[in-house]
Amino acid sequence: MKKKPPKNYHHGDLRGALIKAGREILEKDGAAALTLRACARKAGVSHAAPQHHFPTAADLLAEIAATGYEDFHQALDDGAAKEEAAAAKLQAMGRSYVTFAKAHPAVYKLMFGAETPPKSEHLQHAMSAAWNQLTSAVTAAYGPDEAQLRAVSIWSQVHGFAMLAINHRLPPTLDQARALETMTSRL
Amino acid sequence: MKKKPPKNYHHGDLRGALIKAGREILEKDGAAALTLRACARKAGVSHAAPQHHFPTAADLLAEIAATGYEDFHQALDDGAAKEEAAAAKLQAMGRSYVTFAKAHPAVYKLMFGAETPPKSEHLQHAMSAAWNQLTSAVTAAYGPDEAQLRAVSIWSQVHGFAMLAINHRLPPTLDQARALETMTSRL
DNA sequence: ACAGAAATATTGACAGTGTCAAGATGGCGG
DNA sequence: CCGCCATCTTGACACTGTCAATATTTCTGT
Repeated sequence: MKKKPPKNYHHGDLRGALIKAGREILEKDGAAALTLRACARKAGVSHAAPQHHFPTAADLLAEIAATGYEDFHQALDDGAAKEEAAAAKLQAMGRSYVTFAKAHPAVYKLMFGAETPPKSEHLQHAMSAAWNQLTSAVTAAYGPDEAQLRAVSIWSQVHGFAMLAINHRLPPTLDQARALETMTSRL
Repeated sequence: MKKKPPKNYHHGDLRGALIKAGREILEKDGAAALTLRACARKAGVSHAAPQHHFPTAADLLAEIAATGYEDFHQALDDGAAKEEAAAAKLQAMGRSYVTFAKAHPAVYKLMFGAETPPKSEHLQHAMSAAWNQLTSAVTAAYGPDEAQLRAVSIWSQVHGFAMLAINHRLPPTLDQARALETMTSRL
């Protein structure tokens, strides 16, 4: 009725609607509210309808995480685009990284934390895309030698900081903005 | 029957037994199997018995996480004790940190990841103890100025690496041992 | 064009979960 | 010795994910 892009029968695009619904639930009410039946309700279908699009609940979670990676990738690109020099681009990516994680904590945790071993093709692709993005930035800033090691080191530090901040594991007395600034300035 | 240390009525020490059971379930079968009723079964009581010791399931999780912090603290101490110089102690702590996380991934994720905002007194204390442990090591190695910032930076890096490794978010081609070695050598 | 096949959705059921409300059971202090 | 209160059990409720059977819609071959 509305449109006929790929292949949709009864609902129109239930698969996409479920992912979108899940994403919204996750952003608004947190991971605890992200349930298969809640997604189905929000999409206006019965509780077993998702079965045909996602064999198990984890498959839907993986797909939601994949969309998170896409937004994440975009956020990092946008951050880097504001700078000219390669080193400055890398630092801007670090700032955007933490900003994204703090703005979308539930999505970020799902992307990196949950039981989402790369089952989904889509997820795996999105993950390696983000990884290549960082490695490219490191190579541009510091040259190709030991780029992987350097990228792992940087990612670990920024990821760790974001995780600790999100989960309230940083000391309350810490000035997080200043800490992030000094950390990124030494990337 | 067995012993009468603090205060126990029917069971003997149900509170402690539940924590212990939960810890064992977590280590053996993972976070998905860690359920209130499973702990009760393992402790040999009915499904609603935990209610009187832990108002909600999250409270039991918090207490299990707290025991994790204690073991964690001990592991870091043991690692540092093998070295003499302050800088070497700090690096050894980093290695022990990742070793612990890889050896007890479910417990580690519960400690740092889960929905465990410092509700429990016990948990909060265990967390700040671990934190002080690191800050002390940093101060011993590099002096007191900017110790907090330096400690945050180090913790972020090691924590991030451990998390990425545990959740299989590191590139498969990476030599994790070598990466950890180079990272710790530059702490 | 039209019947059969395939894809999609609904309904109902099952086992499992956390939590609550009542009752049973036991130890402790008066 | 008795009552009281902390502790446990039993039973129920509203959820959850998953499955099987059924219904409905779309697609496809002839």
